[in-house]
Parts: sequence; C-alpha cells; structure tokens
Amino acid sequence: MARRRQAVTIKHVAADAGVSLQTVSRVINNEPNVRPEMKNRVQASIDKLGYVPSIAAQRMSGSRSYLILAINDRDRTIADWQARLGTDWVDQMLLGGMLKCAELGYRMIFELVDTHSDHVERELLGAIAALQPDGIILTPPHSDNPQIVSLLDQQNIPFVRIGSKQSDVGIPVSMDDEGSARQASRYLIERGHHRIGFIAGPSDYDLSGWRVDGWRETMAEAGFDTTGLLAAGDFSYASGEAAARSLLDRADRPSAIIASNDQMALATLDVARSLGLAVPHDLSLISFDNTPLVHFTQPPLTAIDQPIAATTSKAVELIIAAQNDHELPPTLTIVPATIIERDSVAPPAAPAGG
Amino acid sequence: MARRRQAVTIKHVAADAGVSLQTVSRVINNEPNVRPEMKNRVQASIDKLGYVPSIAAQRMSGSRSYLILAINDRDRTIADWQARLGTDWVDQMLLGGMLKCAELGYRMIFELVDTHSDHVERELLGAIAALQPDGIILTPPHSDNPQIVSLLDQQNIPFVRIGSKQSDVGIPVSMDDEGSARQASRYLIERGHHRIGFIAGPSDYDLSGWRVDGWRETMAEAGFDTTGLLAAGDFSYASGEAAARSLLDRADRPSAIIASNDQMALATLDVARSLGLAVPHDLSLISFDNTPLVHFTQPPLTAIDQPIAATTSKAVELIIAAQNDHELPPTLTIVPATIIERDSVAPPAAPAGG
DNA sequence: GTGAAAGCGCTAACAG
DNA sequence: CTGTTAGCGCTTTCAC
Repeated sequence: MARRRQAVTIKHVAADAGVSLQTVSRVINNEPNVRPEMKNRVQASIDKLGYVPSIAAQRMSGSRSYLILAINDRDRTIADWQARLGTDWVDQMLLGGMLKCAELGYRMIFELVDTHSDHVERELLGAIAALQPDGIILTPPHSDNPQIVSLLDQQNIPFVRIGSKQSDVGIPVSMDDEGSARQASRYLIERGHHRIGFIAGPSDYDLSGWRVDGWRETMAEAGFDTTGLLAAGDFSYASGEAAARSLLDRADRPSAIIASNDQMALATLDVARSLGLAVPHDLSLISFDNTPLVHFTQPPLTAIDQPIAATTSKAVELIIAAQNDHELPPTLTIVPATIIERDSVAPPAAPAGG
Repeated sequence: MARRRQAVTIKHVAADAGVSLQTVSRVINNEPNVRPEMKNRVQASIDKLGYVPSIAAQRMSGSRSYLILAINDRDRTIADWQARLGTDWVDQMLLGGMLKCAELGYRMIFELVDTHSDHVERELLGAIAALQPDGIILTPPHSDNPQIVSLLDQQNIPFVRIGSKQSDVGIPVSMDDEGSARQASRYLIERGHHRIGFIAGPSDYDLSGWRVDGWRETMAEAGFDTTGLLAAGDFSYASGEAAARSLLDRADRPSAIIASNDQMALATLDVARSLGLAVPHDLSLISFDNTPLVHFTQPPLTAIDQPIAATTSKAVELIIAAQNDHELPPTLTIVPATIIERDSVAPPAAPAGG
C-alpha cells in the first residue's frame, strides 16, 4: 500500500493564494488580523482546492484536535448490544452528539471503558493519549466514578458528567430525573390515583434516588402515604418482575405503578397479566426511558422520555464553550424531560377516597 | 484552558530506557531487528510510564492512523434514530467493528455521509482529509454508489463494501442474502407450504434482488409456481402494509410470507390480523433482519438473523489485512446468516397437494 | 496586518 | 541490530 499523504495541504493553498502559510492558518481558524480582501482570496483557494485541514496536524501543533470523546460503560453497553432488546441509549447519544459536533466543526468519537476494572486509569489515559480529545462526555455510572472524575480533572481536560449533579469538578448535566418522577406522579394523581407504586433503579446510579425522591415528595405533598409502595430493582427484566410481584401480590395493591425503566415496566406488564390484571383498567403504568419497546407492548406504554439526544447535544455545546471561554459554566444544567402519552394509563377502577 | 501536551512521549520512554527514539518506535510497532533484551527493557519503561503513542503523531509521520472509518447513509440513519423503533443496525456495526478494532489495536470512527447530495465528494474527501483513516467501511446503499466507490479507489485507501458483490474495486463482503432467502424458503417448504409469498425490498438495494432470487430459485427447484406471489416494498411499514394486502387480499392467498425486513413483516402481521388471519395458524411469517422488534410482536417472529456484527468485524479484519499485505483479498467474502426460530411459523392449515 | 522560524511526537530513510 | 537525520502539516511564537 503506497504511502498516502495529504492530497492538498496548507502549503498548496498558500501557494495558490500567493500568501504565507500563516495567513491561511489564520483564515482557517477564523482569527482576527486578516484583511477581508485577503481572507476572501484565501477562502477562494480553499474552496477551489477542496482543502480540509488534517486533524492530526492540528493536534500535533499543540492546538485543538476537534475531537470529543463520549464514553460509555463497556460491560453494560455490550450486553445491551448483544441482547438486541432495542435499548437505544447509544443511538440517541450519537444522534444528539454527532449532529451537534458536525454543526460546530467537531467530531464525536464513541468509546467503551470498563468501570470495574483495575485498569480504568490505564484505559482512560490510553484513550486520551491516543486521541487527544478536546473534551470528554461521561455517562452514568462513570459520571460519578471518583477515580475517573479525578483523573480527568488532573488531565485538565473539559468533561461533562451526564446524569450527575456534583459540580466539584467537571460540568454536570442532568436530565431532571426528580422532576420527571414528579411529573409522572402528578399525572397519575390528577387522574384519580392515590396508591401509586414505584419501582426504583439500582443504587449505584444516583438518578435512581432522585427519581424516588420526586415520587415520594409529590405523594407527600398530595397527602398520600407511600408505605409499602416502593420496590427496588436493578433495571433488569428479572428484577422488575420480582419488584412488580412484591407490589401487586397483596390485597392493598397499588392502582398505578411507575417503573424506573422500560425493561422493568415490561416485566410489570407481564406480572399484571399473569395476575389477571388488565392494563390500564386494573393497573395504570408509566415507564421511564421511552426506549423502542414501548411501541410494541400491549398496550403501548405511556412513558417519560429521557432526552438523551438533547442532553448529549448540550454536553457538546458546554464542552466547546468551556474550551473557548477558558472557564467552566458555573451551574448545573438540567435538560427537561417530557411525558409521552400512550395507552397504559386510565383512572383507577375503584376510585379512591369515595 | 492551558495548552495540553502529551504527558509522556516517546522521548521520555527513550530516556528512561536509555535508548534512542527509534528503538522505542520499533518496539511499539513490533518491528524486527530488536534484541529481546532491549525490547524487554523498552517495554518495561513503556509500562512503567504508562506510555501510549499519539495517533496524531503516528499519522503525521506518514504511517498509519490506526483509525477505521465506518460510513452510513445520513438520512436513513438519522430517520431511524429519530423514529426510535429499535432498528439496531448501527449498534450491531459498533459491536462487531469496535471490538475487533480494539482487539487489533485500532479504533473505529462512525460517520454519516449523505448519498444523494451533490457534495458527496466534498463530504467524503473532507472526512478522509481530516481523519486520515487507514480504511473505510461502506454500507448499503453506499457500497454500490459508483461515485463513492471510484472516489475511494482513487484515494488508494482500502475499503470494504458491505452488502456488495462487485469486486472491481474495494473489498466486497456480503451477508449471503440469497442463501438466507433460500434457507427461509426451504424452511417453509419443509413444513408443508407451497404457496409462499415474498415481499421484496427496494430496488436501489442490490440485496433486495438477491433475496428475491433465493426465494424464486428455491421455489422453482421444488416445482412450485411463484406467479402472483411477489410484492415489492421499500422497507417501510407503509409499503409492507400495501404489499401484504396485495398478497393476502385474494382467494388464492399464500399460506406463508417471507418479508425482506422486520418493519414490513410487522405490517404483514397487522394486515393478517385485520383480515382475521391468525399467525401462524392461518399464515406463517418469516422476516429478515431480526431487529429487536421481533421479540415484542404477537407472536414473536421467526427471522433470518442478519449477521451485521460478524460482518463488520470481518470487514475490519480484511481492511487491516489489506493494509499489511499490501494486497486485496481476491474473492468475495460471504458471512453466513442463520434462521432464528420463534413462533410465527406452523404447517399450513389446509395442507397442500392433498 | 503579515511573514519567517521553530517545533509538536513520531517514523522513514539512511548510517554505522 | 541500533542510532541519527529529516521531515509529516500545522500552529505557535516572534519579527517586521
């Protein structure tokens, strides 16, 4: 394979425009101190020759790499991909992240990093050394991994912590988990429910707790008791099954359940069916995430849509801003979530408080 | 933001090991002509310092970039991401491609390119100039786009054409569409069907034709007529609906249907239901792709599993081999597909030839 | 405002 | 077998 060199380099452009390399560089980087006339001349040559700067060379000379690294947990991501159950977290990240990157002249690179490994540090530093990204996007559970977070802080590289509220280091961006849980709870209360069960996610995700908080507070504000209405899962179908059973297999079962993700909602649906409970007539159900499966269940699920694409898009913006402003934004950014109405919610069969 | 430089460079390693840069470079690249003793000493320093070569610098010096670019059609990919219907083509590509890349010391970068745009050339050359990838993976319909293919050929950069059988330029890798269709047809014939309908994909995908061929030939070999049993869709639900209706809305309707993708199979399922036909009792159904939705339909669909991950993995291997051997493999690589049995196939209700 | 020089981290080509 | 030299394409000084 013949050695491939850059087809058209900054030199060619400079020669074509009859200016120095430096001037071309200034035009590329939109720097001041270039006369408009000169700028136009250079730009014309760039267009004519189809010149695109080499990221490698740009990075080499100590400037930016125009690369943003998005990192997911290796094991969970691969497990999701292999299960082929439609979890589209990665796709939504790419949707939001790649498009925003493209818009701003950057590129997004997606990588997997093992959280539990002894060599997180090795893996992460390796990726950074190899790629030299201008910024990094962390997702749960990495976002709150102290080892990862402090490592990145030392590297002095802008990074966003999606699903984190801690603003000690890095840029926290959260999807309003608490607000979403409140929204779901209120939605059910407005329709007459007062015994609303909640299936929580695993405690190693901070957002699990926030969602529980939102539900618990909303219930308290409405004056409803939550005793015996909380069950914990780990986001898996099996755990959702167990949780749903513990909630539904009793006399004073809830008339509605909020599940912290779609898999557990699906499990709840199946448990309800096995118990002879019709959804939504006998049991209303709201799920979190709004992954593809909500379209295919019977009935389709009313769900809180996790704005993953919007959040990743925002993360990219924040990183690039941080890079330019030489300073991190001060406060936590919260991306609002919405509830998507489908057919799994109805008023309770035996209205309460009667 | 302070200028970030490579924390530990080849210089540090060389100094630490007390050798020249070149020797370190040789060790990194696993080149011959290094005494084992020396190699160990250098490797020890590399490990001790946690050195990872900068791909930017590696690329700069005219060698490899250790980057492989996977390219998908922009419009269709974004549409799939936004629809959130569980199409996991991209995920499967990443699964197969990223893992194989990691294994071989490469990195995969995923990009979107617009097929229909007047500036395909611009976009593609831009990505190549910016990233300087060592190889490119094309997917349908790009794989057979003459403009793209000849462009890449001129660039003298190894590229795989997934879903293509043309071996004029580039490396063709196909998923055995014809064989899969044969397999599905035989599967149904063995269970007693002889009126087997086929819903084809759009003609701008070559694989649409291959699938039809596999079905038609298998039917012919078995001595069954295919007149009136072929309908064409475009992979969309709506087109599948129309195709299914044209097939089922007649007296001599087929007892089984093979749909060229899952969305059209789903549509067929719905049309059957609306016509009062039970699947699989009154109508057997086999779909192509095996995307997540096949788990969630009622009944779950028996499907041809498109080995996207395995194919992408193979594509990575072929590109790296082409790079090392300075030569392209001579023949078309075919990755076999398998049929996943679920609950949408049964013997025909009124056995044939009775 | 613009240009010339130096160097980023690495490898190719050549010496020894 | 190992070391030295000269760039890769670009940006950063620093002159003018």
